[in-house]
Amino acid sequence: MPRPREFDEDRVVLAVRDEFWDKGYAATSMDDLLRVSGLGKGSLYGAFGDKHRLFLRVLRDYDDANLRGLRERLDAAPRGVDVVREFVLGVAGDPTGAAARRGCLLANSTAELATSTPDVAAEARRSYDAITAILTEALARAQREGDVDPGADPAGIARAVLAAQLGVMALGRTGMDVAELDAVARSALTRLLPTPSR
Amino acid sequence: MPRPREFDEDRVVLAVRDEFWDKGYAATSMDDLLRVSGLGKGSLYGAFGDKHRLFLRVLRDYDDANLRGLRERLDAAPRGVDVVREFVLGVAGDPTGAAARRGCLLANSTAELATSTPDVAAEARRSYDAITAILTEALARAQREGDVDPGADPAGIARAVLAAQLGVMALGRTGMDVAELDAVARSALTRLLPTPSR
DNA sequence: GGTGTTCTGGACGGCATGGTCAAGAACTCC
DNA sequence: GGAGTTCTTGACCATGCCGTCCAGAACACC
Repeated sequence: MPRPREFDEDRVVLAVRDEFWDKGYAATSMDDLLRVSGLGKGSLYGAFGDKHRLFLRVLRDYDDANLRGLRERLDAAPRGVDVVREFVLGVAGDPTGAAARRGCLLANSTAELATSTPDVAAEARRSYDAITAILTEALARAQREGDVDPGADPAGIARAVLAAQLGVMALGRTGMDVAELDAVARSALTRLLPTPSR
Repeated sequence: MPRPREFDEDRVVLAVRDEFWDKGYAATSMDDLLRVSGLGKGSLYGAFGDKHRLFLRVLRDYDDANLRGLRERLDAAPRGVDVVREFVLGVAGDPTGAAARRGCLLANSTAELATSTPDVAAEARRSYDAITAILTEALARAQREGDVDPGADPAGIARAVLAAQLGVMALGRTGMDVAELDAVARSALTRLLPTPSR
């Protein structure tokens, strides 16, 4: 009996996400969000609550999608080590450098907001823990597949790989040349994932 | 002949820096800055220009101080490799975790502003290039001192070390337990700086 | 077609924002 | 002590901000 919604919730979340991603949380105004979403104030507030709650919703959806993607890539990958390598190399994957300059919404948000907004820090921990778990699984598989030194600790490598990826991402955000960024990623990977001598 | 200033410029820059550091650029209001600096509007604007110019001044001073510190540590260090290790381990150096949660002003600012503010991205490139140069020098020295594989490329390791440090810092900002953060840093270092087999 | 429910769009309010400006104060040099 | 210069204080402005609210619209069910 109620009047049905005229907008698709997921579409709105994506549009709003891009705005937050490009401008940062504090620099994004509600007017910006209304513009990119195409909604009126009543609709946006009614469906998502205030700016802070909307942002958290956007962030959670973003993280969940990323985690799902990583998991799917691992399940589909012929070799576990490929997923790990792609996880780091992907940062410099866009030859135009636009993706590298944009960085990761979660990483950007954590850097901007972690001090003042515990919710965001907690979300980041949750997400990074989950990524570490998947990477650990990938590395354990890589050991069985003979691509990683079987004597190493997969969880230890996983954390180092995650740190390396975050670091490459931070460098990418400075606008560093993509070729150079790719070199940084490869340099880190070469040392973090030494091929077992066979 | 002119009336002398009643404030110390460097003290103001430091006070303002802490405010930007804790709240981020956009979330810091001019009123905040007036409060922590103790200045009136006319004085602050007269001495530093608007918010954006003041911020850039703060960021440059911060970077310069960091670079000077790194350089001095290298000049004073008994072994080149110690500087490199400390560069990464220092992120988890404060046992309370407060420093790790706070992160680095430059890294935080780059994540928040790089897209919208080319000045900040350029400053970050300048700073990271300079850090890479010092780390490269430290690693070359470490090779001569027998602490790093002489066959490796110092510049390549330096970039990977910088990425690892930035990554550990990003994780520290999430509020990750300090002991765990320290473990990540050590895990990365162990693999990036293998002791030469002698 | 009437009724109850939710959705929509925008008007509105109150406040915080960044930045300007002017009037007077503090100092040095002559 | 007068003149010239810069510094200080805070009033002031225009705008932008977030969030509330309400009158009307759109639907499902009876």
